[in-house]
Amino acid sequence: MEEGRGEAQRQARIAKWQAWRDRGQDPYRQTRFARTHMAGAVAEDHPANDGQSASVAGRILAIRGHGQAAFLDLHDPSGHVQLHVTAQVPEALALVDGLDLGDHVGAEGTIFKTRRGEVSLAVTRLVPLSKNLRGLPDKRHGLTDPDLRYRQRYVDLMTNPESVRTFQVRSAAVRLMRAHLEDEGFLEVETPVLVPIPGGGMARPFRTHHNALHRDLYLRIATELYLKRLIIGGFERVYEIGRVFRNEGVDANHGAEFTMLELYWAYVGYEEIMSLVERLLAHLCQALTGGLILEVDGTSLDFTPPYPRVDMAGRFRDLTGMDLLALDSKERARTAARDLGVRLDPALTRVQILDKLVSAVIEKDLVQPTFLVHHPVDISPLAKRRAADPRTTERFELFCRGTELANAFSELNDPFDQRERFMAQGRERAEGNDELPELDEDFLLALEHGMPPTGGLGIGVDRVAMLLAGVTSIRDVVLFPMLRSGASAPPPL
RNA sequence: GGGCCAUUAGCUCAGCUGGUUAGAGCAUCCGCCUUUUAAGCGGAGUGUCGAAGGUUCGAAUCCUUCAUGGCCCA
Repeated sequence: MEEGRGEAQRQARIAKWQAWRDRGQDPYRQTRFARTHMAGAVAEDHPANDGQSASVAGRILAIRGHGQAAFLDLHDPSGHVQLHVTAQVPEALALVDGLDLGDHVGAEGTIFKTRRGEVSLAVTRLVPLSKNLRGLPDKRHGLTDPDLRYRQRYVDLMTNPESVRTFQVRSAAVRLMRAHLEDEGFLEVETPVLVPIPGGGMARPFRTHHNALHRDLYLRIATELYLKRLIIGGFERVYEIGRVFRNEGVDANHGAEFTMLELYWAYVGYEEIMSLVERLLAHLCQALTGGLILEVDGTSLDFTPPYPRVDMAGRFRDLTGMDLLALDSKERARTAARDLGVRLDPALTRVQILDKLVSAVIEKDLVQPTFLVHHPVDISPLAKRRAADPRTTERFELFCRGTELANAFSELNDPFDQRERFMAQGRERAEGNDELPELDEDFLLALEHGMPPTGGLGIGVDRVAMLLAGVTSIRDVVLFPMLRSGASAPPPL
């Protein structure tokens, strides 16, 4: 017999299960339990239901033995109800002997109120429905070790109501996004996850291989180029909520896979998309919190539209006295970075340096929801140029708490300019930026069939969920976040 | 990638500058208790002190490397 790892406790519980089984009460042979009430409903309907019978099913999270009686707390998704088992039902009381925290039971009984005022069920029949051989975390503190919470999320969920609530909020947010976009006439579509060229963004992709086709494929880093093909095909308003994959480091704001909402809307530009983002976020806040102010980590974030617009080059000039658009060589960009005290990896290309500068100088201080607009064309290969200054684009990113929530632009539909931009990316790749995709001839072929003027948008669903749930790590809104090495609790035997 | 911190019982944690037998609460095990609810009372410690090396008469404690996680920086 193994020692440690709670093995003594496990063996004791196995023995209790065997005792149940020997008496013909094997929980694992039960296939169903007919319940008439959710646990939370029993007390809600009191006193109208006093004296009536009820059947409930759920997990036992507390046992208070009392000699020839016992009180059990039975939890289900609606809440909990107290069970009172007495010697008047000896079969049930006998079962309580073998009952442990974390077991599932079904119970039938009569609704009554105890001396201390808790609406409870006087049990007339008790049926074990499963055994917890591993025990539960501390009943006061729950599971707090972050590592264990992620690796054994089921334990986190069964003992930490806050965690349950977070995932309910996330689910509701996604549902509300769908409903809102539906209301605005958008069609939900699905595009390929396995793609020959991972375009639509700047990120290193995951690579995989299709055996039958003898061909390398990538996991998508964005849905952009396929959704635009649908606009070309005649769908005027499309969106996709889907997982995208980026082969880079993980921290509190980044996961290797995350959920992105992308949408494309024909015959509108980035201004209309900006309004749509304001409508969508305000709707989510209102529906989920009843207001437009979100409290995250002690900061009040005001999502009342309109959100301020900040011109990227203008703000850069205000903060540094430098002209962002004049940094037209790697040397100039590098010099600017040195003057601003921004440390750089020497291998970075000019485009990557510009990105770092903007991030360090402007983005980190955008706490309240703010649209950063008019990005330089060099860092916006898929966005349309502004008539007022062709070095900049009709683009915006929404920032909040210093991180990007959304990215949108008037989509480039000029196949000649698009080809030029892809060629520029090719030169950039040659300089060592391995976050750029290869030239996508197939997409250019589609563009040459004519794409109407179109506004496009990408929103990080995980980050929106973080704000709405009031949490500060992306791992808190991902049920099973990626962790380093796999093993959780190696089972003995 | 760099820095700092953490890792001790199933869970939450204490264990000061190295000292002999590693502790507490909850959980678990044994006994008592028929309206309790952080139920209570009496008894039992269930452990590879994250891993591997090293220093030392002696290491949970000091050193090195590694693993996992957290926070900050890049």
